[in-house]
Amino acid sequence: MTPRPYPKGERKHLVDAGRDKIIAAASEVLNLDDLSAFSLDAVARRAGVTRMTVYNHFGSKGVLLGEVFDLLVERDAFSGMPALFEAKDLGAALDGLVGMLGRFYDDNRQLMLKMVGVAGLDPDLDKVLLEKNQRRRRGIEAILGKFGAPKKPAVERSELVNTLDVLLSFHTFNSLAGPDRTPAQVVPHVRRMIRGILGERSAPARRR
Amino acid sequence: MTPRPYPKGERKHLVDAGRDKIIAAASEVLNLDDLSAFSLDAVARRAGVTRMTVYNHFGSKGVLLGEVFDLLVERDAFSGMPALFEAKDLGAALDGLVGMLGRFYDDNRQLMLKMVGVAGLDPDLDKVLLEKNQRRRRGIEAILGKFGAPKKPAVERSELVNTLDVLLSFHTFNSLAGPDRTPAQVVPHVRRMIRGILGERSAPARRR
DNA sequence: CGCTCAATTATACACCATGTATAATCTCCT
DNA sequence: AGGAGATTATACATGGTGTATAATTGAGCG
Repeated sequence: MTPRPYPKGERKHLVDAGRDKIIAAASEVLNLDDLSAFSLDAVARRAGVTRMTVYNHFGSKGVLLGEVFDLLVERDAFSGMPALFEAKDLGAALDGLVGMLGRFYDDNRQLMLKMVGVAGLDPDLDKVLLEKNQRRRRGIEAILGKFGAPKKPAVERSELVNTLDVLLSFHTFNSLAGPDRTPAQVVPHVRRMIRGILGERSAPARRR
Repeated sequence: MTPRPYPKGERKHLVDAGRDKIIAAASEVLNLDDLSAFSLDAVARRAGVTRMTVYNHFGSKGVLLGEVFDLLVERDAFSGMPALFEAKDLGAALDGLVGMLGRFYDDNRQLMLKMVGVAGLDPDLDKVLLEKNQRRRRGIEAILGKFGAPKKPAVERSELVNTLDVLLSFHTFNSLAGPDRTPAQVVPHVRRMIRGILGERSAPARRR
């Protein structure tokens, strides 16, 4: 290794702050309604930084988007995960998960649409997204492990996980919502779908 | 109207043939594994035509993709629709629909991914896709109308349609399949999910 | 056959985005 | 103050979309 004058000094914090500012700016630009507004130039301008700085931190558009998604998923989408383990039963825990994700998809609908879009054209980002989507799967498995499988063991465990994973994906919320509703508004619908899958017939109690 | 020397002569057929050739070429390029291989230049070259000709027929990339999707949906995805009405009951008809769509998604997986991608960034194409996806919804409604709603009327009709629509979407097949399976291979899985929603407990008979 | 006119082509151009390269400048840290 | 890393300014190559325009081809008609 070459000698480093500022191995882990205070400077690193400033640099990291710049990094975060860029990621935040990227999130904001991605969440704009204007579909064609996303470019590294727009991101750099909003971050108060040169386009070159963006390239210095991340090496490409795909990597930047990957990091944005990474941060968002970990910090926003699944931040309420620990609380779900306090739920009284499996149904309640899954209801909580649906609500969490519904809110996240709602806050980031435009961003998610563009993320999926770019991933469809950029192999690098595509791999990152696939990886990050494992996060959701692991969450489902953890909940199922904690509260036990449903009474009806007709469906195999792994298939149940697959099913829940699809029902909890962004695409489910997005297409259920369509152009006129918001993802958050279809949360009750998704909850009913999941109850249907689990074999519980009707919702037990009122739940906001 | 200005006078037209070749109002509806034989020539029009040749022109339309050229149009079709371009659409076919676009489908082929879209179905290549190489994610970044799609450009109007590549389409034109594969069609044995100049890029200008593409712009003469369609006015933009978005419009071309819209027409590609239109043709594919009408000619390939739903061509087997009439046969479904000969099914012996609702479950069988929906099984048939699942099979039809599974095969279509399988044949056009790369294309669908890129289509969704571009639509996420191009507002024009996005509108076209939304419109074309109504085709699936109408198919579901027609089948439900012909065979009657399931015995269990616990869920409302429109919500049932929404649910089936999501389960039959490309995204469902694509994410259930993941990187290792094909959309066609998850057809049985989707059929079980739908039976679960309809309230029928287990598959009635063997079905290929 | 030869003319006409639509369609296609050839060519050039403007614009914008990604990504690379390089030298100059800034600024924190020692 | 000085050194080194981070940022900037600037230029450039590449590749895609979309527009404009003149030249060329070829089917259909008299």
